[in-house]
Amino acid sequence: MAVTLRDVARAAGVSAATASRALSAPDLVAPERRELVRRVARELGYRPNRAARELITGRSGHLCLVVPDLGNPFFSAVAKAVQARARATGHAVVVADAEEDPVLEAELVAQLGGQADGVLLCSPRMSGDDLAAVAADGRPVLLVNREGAGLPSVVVDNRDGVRQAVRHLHALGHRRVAYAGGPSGSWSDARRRDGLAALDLDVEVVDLGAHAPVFAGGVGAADLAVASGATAVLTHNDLMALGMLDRLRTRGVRVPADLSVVGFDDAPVATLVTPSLTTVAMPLARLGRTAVDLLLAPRGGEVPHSVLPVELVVRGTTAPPPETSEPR
Amino acid sequence: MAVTLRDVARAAGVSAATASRALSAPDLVAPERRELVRRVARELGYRPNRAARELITGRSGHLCLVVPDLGNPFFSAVAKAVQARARATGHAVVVADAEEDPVLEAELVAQLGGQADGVLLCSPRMSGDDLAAVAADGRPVLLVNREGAGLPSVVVDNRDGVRQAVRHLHALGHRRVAYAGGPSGSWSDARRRDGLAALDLDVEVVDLGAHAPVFAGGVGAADLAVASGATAVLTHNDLMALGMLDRLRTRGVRVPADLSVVGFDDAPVATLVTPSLTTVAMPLARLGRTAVDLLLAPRGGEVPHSVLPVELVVRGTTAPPPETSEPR
DNA sequence: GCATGCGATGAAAGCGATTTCAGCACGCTG
DNA sequence: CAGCGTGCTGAAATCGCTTTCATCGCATGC
Repeated sequence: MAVTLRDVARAAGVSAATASRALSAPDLVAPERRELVRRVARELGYRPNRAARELITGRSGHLCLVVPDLGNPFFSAVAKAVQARARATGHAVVVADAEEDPVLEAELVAQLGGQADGVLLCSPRMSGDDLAAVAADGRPVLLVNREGAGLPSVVVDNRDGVRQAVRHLHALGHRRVAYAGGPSGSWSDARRRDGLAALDLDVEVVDLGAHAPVFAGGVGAADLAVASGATAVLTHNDLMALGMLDRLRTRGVRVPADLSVVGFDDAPVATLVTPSLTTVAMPLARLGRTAVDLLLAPRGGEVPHSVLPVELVVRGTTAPPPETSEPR
Repeated sequence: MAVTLRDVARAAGVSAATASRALSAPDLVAPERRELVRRVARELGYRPNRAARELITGRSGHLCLVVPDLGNPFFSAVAKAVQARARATGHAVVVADAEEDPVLEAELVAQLGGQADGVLLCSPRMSGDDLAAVAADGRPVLLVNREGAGLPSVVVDNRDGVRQAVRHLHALGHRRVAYAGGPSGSWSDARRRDGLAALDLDVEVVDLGAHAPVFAGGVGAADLAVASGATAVLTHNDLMALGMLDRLRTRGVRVPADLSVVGFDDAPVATLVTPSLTTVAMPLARLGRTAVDLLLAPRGGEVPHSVLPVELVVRGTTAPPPETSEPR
């Protein structure tokens, strides 16, 4: 039913070998014949059978992308970019949703990754040991938004994000800033705490502890923030910031007049709320693109690694602290 | 390097044929031998080579999902569900983002769909003719969130969504309701207009025309809504509703006191804004699951088709109209 | 006792591409 | 003119698996 290479070869009056070469190794065929074959192939609507090609070359033309939750805009944005870049390089993308489950994650990598030309592991929940096991398979793996197990990776500059946010707040006059952190196991949360610890500004940092990286987590952290006496709060992500804004409004705390709030991620929703959210923007599309490029790049012995810059986007939730600021 | 069926067969002391049967057609092999082979396969960590299997069976174990924009929460939610259901049936999902481009969409289907066991086309932008062309290829295709070209499809009950929304508003006392529509080519927008036309309630409907289905579109429609004299507005989707809320706030129109607003989709953001959005919820996960089931179901001659129920979620943006309502 | 049938097995033929290998024709060099 | 490299080409092997097809016991029925 489908047009095969033999059909093309026959129609062009050449052998299958020549037809194959004409299409995928043009220099090996006499120009005249080559064009003939290509024309015939086009006319017949020939499409090479990926399975047959994979069987012999070992390359499937597929990349496997594993994310913890496709419903999360963070990951769908990365997935979109990965998909676009992969297509540009002639690859299709098999997407797998690990449902935030480290066990399922490992299984998916083993199952789907085995037949792919490479695996992109997005913010893996897996332990370092499991990551190492994946790597031991020899198949190219690249971690997105996490470092570990000596594997190639692409991350964003979390430390610098924190620094930019706090510098902004410091410039506004804030001297006491609270941090509402994400889940304690989170790799990026750890990097942000590193950033807070390494500040060389005249700013006191209050740790509000670990919270679920969702709306409700921000609600809970809001009361802690108010009690902390800080004039500004940094949250682990935008969802938490939104929850915090909601709770603060309920409690009659005005944002940004009484308290400034800075989120992380620049989720689409950041511009949809009022006041719009000041937040640290992640280059998600670039993250996806770079991931594909690094995964596909010929390995020159060393382990590829890339740190992407982040950018503070100042919007409506940050302002100078109230005049009657608490004495320190 | 990888463990092949031959390796398993040799280790188990049987022929490759028997090993193959033991794993994929168990009844054809003597119980004792069958278990032996399966144990050996497990111990060796055997994973069948998908390409080899596809080459002979013609089934790749892949489904292809084409969406207009993965970054849109609507589609990423469907994608998530599709992926989960597909995995349950032993399929991997190749996701393609058509970037809202009908031409690219058709190309992706031709390219990726050709080697897949089936294609899920989500809210296709393609013309009916192009859809028919896709279908003519003989490959199983299923439309999600659109009907057309005599192809199998899964849709949500847009008409009923509109009916539920308007009935809710009518019950609150509204008698003049505006509709801010989406892009004029949109299939679902057409169905909603059908719903509006078929109402049997004592409610006057004002058409605010077509708008881009994004935040900005809602902003533009807001002024029209105010001018229309309607006491409630229905928007094509939640993003538009959000834009409308923003603009209304700017203009000093209170929601829901002065004007009620109802969105469509129940996007995650609907609960993150204040007041939270009354909206018509789509069963997105179910849409994805049903799509996979219908695509994979054995065709019994007739064309599978399924209409899923929607549900109005009443939140904070709807209330009775102001007492000093405009006279009709 | 012999034909029959049945269940279980293995040998072998592909599936559709790529890729080695050998062969052929040709032109050049010494 | 012998010898050799060069440029193209086709025959054939191969990738890992499934699936006929034939075979072989062995029990059953007449």
